[in-house]
Amino acid sequence: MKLQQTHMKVQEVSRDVWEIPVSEKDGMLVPARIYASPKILEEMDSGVFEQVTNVACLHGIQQYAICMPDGHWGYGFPIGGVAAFDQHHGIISPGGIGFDINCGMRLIRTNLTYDEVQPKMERLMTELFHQVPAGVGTKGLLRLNESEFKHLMRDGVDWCIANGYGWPQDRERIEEGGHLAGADSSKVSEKAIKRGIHQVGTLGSGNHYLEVQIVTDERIFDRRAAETFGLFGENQVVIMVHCGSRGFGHQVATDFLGVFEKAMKKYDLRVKDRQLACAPFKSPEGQDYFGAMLCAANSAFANRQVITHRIREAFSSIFQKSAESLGMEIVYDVAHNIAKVEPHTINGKRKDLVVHRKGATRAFGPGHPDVCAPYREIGQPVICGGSMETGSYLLVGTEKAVTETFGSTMHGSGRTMSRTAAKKKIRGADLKRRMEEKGIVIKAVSMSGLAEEAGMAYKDISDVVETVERCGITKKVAELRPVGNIKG
DNA sequence: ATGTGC
Repeated sequence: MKLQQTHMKVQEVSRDVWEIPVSEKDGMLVPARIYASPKILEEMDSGVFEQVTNVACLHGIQQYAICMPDGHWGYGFPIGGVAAFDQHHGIISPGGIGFDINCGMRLIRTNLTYDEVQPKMERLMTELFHQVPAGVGTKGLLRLNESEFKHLMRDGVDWCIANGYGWPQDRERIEEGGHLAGADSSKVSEKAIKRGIHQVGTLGSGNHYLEVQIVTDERIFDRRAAETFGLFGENQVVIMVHCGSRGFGHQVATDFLGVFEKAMKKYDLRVKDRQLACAPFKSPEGQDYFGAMLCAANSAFANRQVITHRIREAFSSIFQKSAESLGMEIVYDVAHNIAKVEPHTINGKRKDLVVHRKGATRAFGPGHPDVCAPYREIGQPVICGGSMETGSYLLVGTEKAVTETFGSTMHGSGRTMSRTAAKKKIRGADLKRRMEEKGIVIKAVSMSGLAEEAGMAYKDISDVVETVERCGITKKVAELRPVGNIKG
């Protein structure tokens, strides 16, 4: 089979789970594991195999270096990567988190059905396009001074709620309550503050988007879970947001890649690739980055919260009803570019690990104490964004994910075509027309930016979702079909 | 991903 020829070292350990065994010659400390159907594995860039092997060589790594089926080549670590390190003897690495710190997904429900929304779709999308600024370098509508921005990065969603950008009950349906403890604004550079201070409430560019979607009855796979998450089907309208910490998180990552390059000499840390720059987690440099990274993570939660507030205002103005009466509750909000200290069981022993998820989502199962009370019996919702042309999925975490993948799963569909290749092949205006023929209203800042995000530049999200379901690390709840998209 | 690129 061609598969074994291209990736000689890859062995199937169970259905759709592949392992690159420890090779001392390569300096691997643990095996690498790739979750993929044979088809997805075949089509994965070879860079992924090399990168996940490099990650398996990093100090203090536990059990396996993991790559999810939506994995592709990234900065140092693959996007779709999960790696957990011993907090006392292991490292933290910005490359394992990503430049867009706490890039994540949020899903908001409504009581509206598509019949009610469709006639007003054009006006609604125009209103959303004004309320939620998109594009590179765009400023938000919110004016903050430095002291307010520092409070925002320390308190995340709590700052937003205290300042009128959200409802008290929003907190519970956001990972970590939208407020990570330990954020230390004194570790954030002036440059990062300057870049981030006027970007709260903005979408950004690239694959970041705001999408109006519908939930149909036939695409609900787990009715009990869907109802617990507030989804009833019947062409119900929901809103999905994909964005992160904008220029602020990018600058924090850039600043500390520089700091870590020096720290690696100081601590005599050697890595396979310069992009794997890291520092011992408990070192002053590691802790400074962690404190600054948490500021960026809180700012991303706050960004999605302010965007939620604007979405509620837009719907309220178009439908002439309060957001409360439209039932615009948050379904959930997940981070998919972050590192967190979490307790996990390794060889029967409970210990705190620094879990890096880069293009991977936390997926705790039913009964887990860190799943919010209203969803605890069901498990944590996992929000996976597809490409604009296909659908997105709402999944739920499992006990098997907790024991096998440090409570993690996929995050989206994953690119198969580079941005430049996509731009050569697809014209943005053609794509817009094609999507509008399918009944999807598009508001885009840039046509070339739109072309980069064409469905054909991505893996089929259904293949990826089916893979994680067969592996047992998540279960399908519902598929969400796009009817309107805003992008930078 | 990103005040898009040394």
